[in-house]
Amino acid sequence: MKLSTKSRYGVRAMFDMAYHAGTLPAQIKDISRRQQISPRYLEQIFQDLKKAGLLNSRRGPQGGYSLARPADEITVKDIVLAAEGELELVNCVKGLRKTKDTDEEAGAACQFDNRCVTQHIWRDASRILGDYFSTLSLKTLCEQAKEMGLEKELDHRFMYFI
Amino acid sequence: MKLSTKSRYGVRAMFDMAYHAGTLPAQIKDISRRQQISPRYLEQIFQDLKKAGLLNSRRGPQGGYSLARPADEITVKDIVLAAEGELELVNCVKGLRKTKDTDEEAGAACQFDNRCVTQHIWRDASRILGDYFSTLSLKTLCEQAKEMGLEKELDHRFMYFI
DNA sequence: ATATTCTTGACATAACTGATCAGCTTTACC
DNA sequence: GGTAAAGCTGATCAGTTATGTCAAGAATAT
Repeated sequence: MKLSTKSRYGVRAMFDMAYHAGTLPAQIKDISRRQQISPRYLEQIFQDLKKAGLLNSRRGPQGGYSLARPADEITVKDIVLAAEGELELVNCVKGLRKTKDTDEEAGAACQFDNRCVTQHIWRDASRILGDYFSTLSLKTLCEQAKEMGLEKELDHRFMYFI
Repeated sequence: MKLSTKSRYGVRAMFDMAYHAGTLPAQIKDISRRQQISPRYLEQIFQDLKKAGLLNSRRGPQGGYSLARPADEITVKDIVLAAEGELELVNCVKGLRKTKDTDEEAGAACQFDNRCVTQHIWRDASRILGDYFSTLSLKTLCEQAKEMGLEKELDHRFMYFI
């Protein structure tokens, strides 16, 4: 029962963006350096987050990514959901994964459907976890980081004007 | 973020034992048939559960497994913990896994240790999940199953006496 | 004795994870 | 309008984990 690094990196990266937010879009290069995440891998993750509507992007010089919503309207749940695809701890609830050949949706999950006590457990546990994650917004994290005394890095793109 | 089948099967099997508990030890054969779990695989899982002190076993004819404690003193948390090895959603907390060659324990987990907001999130989430699981005992599950009207299977070893 | 049942450890396969690479498109700016 | 700086897309790949199978052994009730 592990959270994939996609979720962990995703949350770290989004937090980093919120924490260091400036007037210009944030670039993969900088985020990956600060958070020690492989830039190539981060690109993939950001594509998922963009598809989920959490990020906007701008190409070209001075381009980069920016949060699609204010920091207090993006929760950890949103990010994990986008990165993980879903929050269910178990997929005996929602149908088996489709087979490569037939492309059939493969309806009835497990044969104990609705006659299984454990099904309820996993569903409730997933919901509890989701509820907790939804109470944590990027803004919350930023406030916590400030309390912890995490220093912000200056945007090197402003250095020229000093 | 998925629970491994080991946990799911483990909980199902332990519930099955509690629900169908008789005077004789329960056998892999019967449990695997009722719960539709590969008997070979279930053996492995039961070894883990036995090592964790949740099961007793007896070899030979009329042998099998029995719960090591009363059903209301075994929680889902115990089982998941035994099957999964741990409950942490993430291992940036407790040190990286050891390398095959050096066998070193590899201390300092991630370089952001204690300077990372997200670390707190995962640790708290793991704890929340564990707390929920610890409220669910096998006895609880049996009561729920009874309410749901799940029929119990008769022990075929008693059939001769009818 | 013998059949039954657990015990142990090796082995196999498929999927997933985490990551890398190459080549493309879009865009700001001179 | 050319060029360099970004993001975009899809292929690929090695290592790990998940999910089992198999074979041989040890204990025990009868």
